Amino acid sequence: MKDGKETRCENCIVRQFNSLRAMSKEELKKVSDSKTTKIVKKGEVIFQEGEKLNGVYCVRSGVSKLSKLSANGKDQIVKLATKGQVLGQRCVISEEVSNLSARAVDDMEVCFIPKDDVVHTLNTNPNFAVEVLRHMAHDLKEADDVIVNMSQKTVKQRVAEAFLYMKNNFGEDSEGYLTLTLSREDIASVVGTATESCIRIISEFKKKKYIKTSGKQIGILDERALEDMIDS
Amino acid sequence: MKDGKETRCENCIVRQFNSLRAMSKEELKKVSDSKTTKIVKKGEVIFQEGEKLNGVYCVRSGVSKLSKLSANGKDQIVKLATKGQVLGQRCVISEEVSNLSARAVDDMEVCFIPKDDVVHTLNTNPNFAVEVLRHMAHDLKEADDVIVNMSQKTVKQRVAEAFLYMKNNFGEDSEGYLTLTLSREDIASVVGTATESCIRIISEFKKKKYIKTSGKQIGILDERALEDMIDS
DNA sequence: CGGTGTTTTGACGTCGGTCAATATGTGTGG
DNA sequence: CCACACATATTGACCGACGTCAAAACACCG
Repeated sequence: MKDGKETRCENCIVRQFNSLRAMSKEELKKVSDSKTTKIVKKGEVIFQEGEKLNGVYCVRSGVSKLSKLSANGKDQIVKLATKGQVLGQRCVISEEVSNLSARAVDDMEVCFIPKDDVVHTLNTNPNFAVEVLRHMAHDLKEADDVIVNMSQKTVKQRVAEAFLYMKNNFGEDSEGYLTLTLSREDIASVVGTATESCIRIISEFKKKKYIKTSGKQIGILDERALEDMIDS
Repeated sequence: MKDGKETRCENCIVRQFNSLRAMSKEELKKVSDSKTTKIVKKGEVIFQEGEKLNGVYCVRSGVSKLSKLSANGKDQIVKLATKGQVLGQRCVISEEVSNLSARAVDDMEVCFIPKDDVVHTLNTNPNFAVEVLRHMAHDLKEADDVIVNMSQKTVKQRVAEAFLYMKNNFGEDSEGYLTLTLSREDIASVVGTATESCIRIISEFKKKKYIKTSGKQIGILDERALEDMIDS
C-alpha cells in the first residue's frame, strides 16, 4: 500500500489545496512513509466527539460532515469537508479531545497522518506552522459568519444559502443537479432547523421554480432569486 | 511613554495570558520598542469591520466587544475580549481586512503592536507560531460551541448561558453583582435576539428570583436554576 | 409482498420579533 | 438645582415563523 505513484504524498494533487504544501521534500517523504490510506464507506464514522486523535485525516476524495451533538439530542453540522481538507488539526494542536464528530456523506478515501509527524514539523518548520495558521484563521472567519447567520437570518434564508454554498463548493452535474446530495435531515442539520421545516421550504422553493428536485437530488433553477432572498 | 517599568512588555503581567509569552527576550524587547499604548474610552471604536489592520491590539485593561454587522442591520457580538487577549491576529495572519469590529465596553488600555514584528516572529520562532496556533484552535472550538447554541437553544437558555459566562469570565463584586455591566441592547446582541425579548426574559428571571437587578447591574442569585435551564 | 426508512403534508401551539406607548434614567446648559 | 432633551429600560398587544405531533405517500430491499 506504500508504493505506487499516486499514494505518495509528494505526488498527491490534493496536497496543493491544504497546508501540507508548505512542507519540505524531506518532511513530506517522512509523512508519506508513516501515513496510511483508508477507505471510509458512506455513513461510516471517521472519528467521534470526545475521542482523542492520534493524528489528522487528509481527505483525498468524498465528502465528510463535521457535526456536534447538542444538549437536546440533535446533531448540528458545523462544516462540510471535501478533497484537500485536513480533519482533526485542532485536536492535535491543542492536545484535547475532539469537539466534533466526522462522518462520511459519500464513500471516501482519507489518509491518516500520525500526530508526531505533524507536531514535529510544526515545531521546526515555521512556514508550515504559518500555513496552518492561515487556514485556521480562515476557518475562524467562516465560523464567525455562520454565527451571525444562525442568529440573524430566517430559516428560509439559511436554506437558500445552504443551496448556493453546495453549488459553489461542490458543483452541479450536466443536468443541473447538485453534485453533493444530502438527505433532508442533513440539510436541516446544516441549516439548524427541524427536518419538516426544511422540507416545507424546499417545497415552497420548488413551487416558485427556484429549484427542481428528483428524488433526493436538488437542482438550482433561479440562483438570482435565492441570492436576493438572502440579504433580507 | 516608552519608559517606566510597567510599559515594557518584558514586565507586563498581561503577557502571561496570551501567546506573547512564547516570545524570546530579544523579540519582546523589539516589540516593546515599537509598540504604542493607547487609551480607549468607553464606546469608542478600536477598529472597524472592513478595515485593514497594520498590527494587533493587546488588551491591558477593560473589555472590548467584537461584533459583526448582519445583512438586516443588527450587530451580533461574537466575542468579548478582556485583559490579555490579542485582537486582530486573524487579519494580520491572513492579510485580509477585518471581518469584525472592536469597540470598548469599558474604558480600556490597549497596546498596539505593529504587524511586521508579529509576522517576523511568526516566521522565525516556531514556538511562537505554535502558541498562536493553540490559541486560535481554542477560539475555533468555542466558535463551534456558539454555533450549536445559536441554532439549537432557545433565547431563554442563551440568556441564562450569557449570565453564567459573564460571571465566570469577569466575576462579581462584593454585593454579588456582575463586574461586567452590559446594556440590555448589548446583552441582546450577545444572545442574538431582539432587545425587548431579552428584557422580558430578564424580568422573568427576576420574578423567579434567579437574578437581581439594580439599574443596569445584574446579580446572579440562583446559579443552579440557570444551569439546569441550559441543558434543555 | 410486508417491513423499514425517508419524504411530504396537515394542524396546532408557542416562541420570539415588531410596533407603539410609557417609564426611568442621564446628561446638558441655564 | 431645575428643566429640558435624549437615551435607555420596561411593558403591552399583535402576528408570523417555526417546532412538534401525527398521519399519509413513497421509496427501497430482502
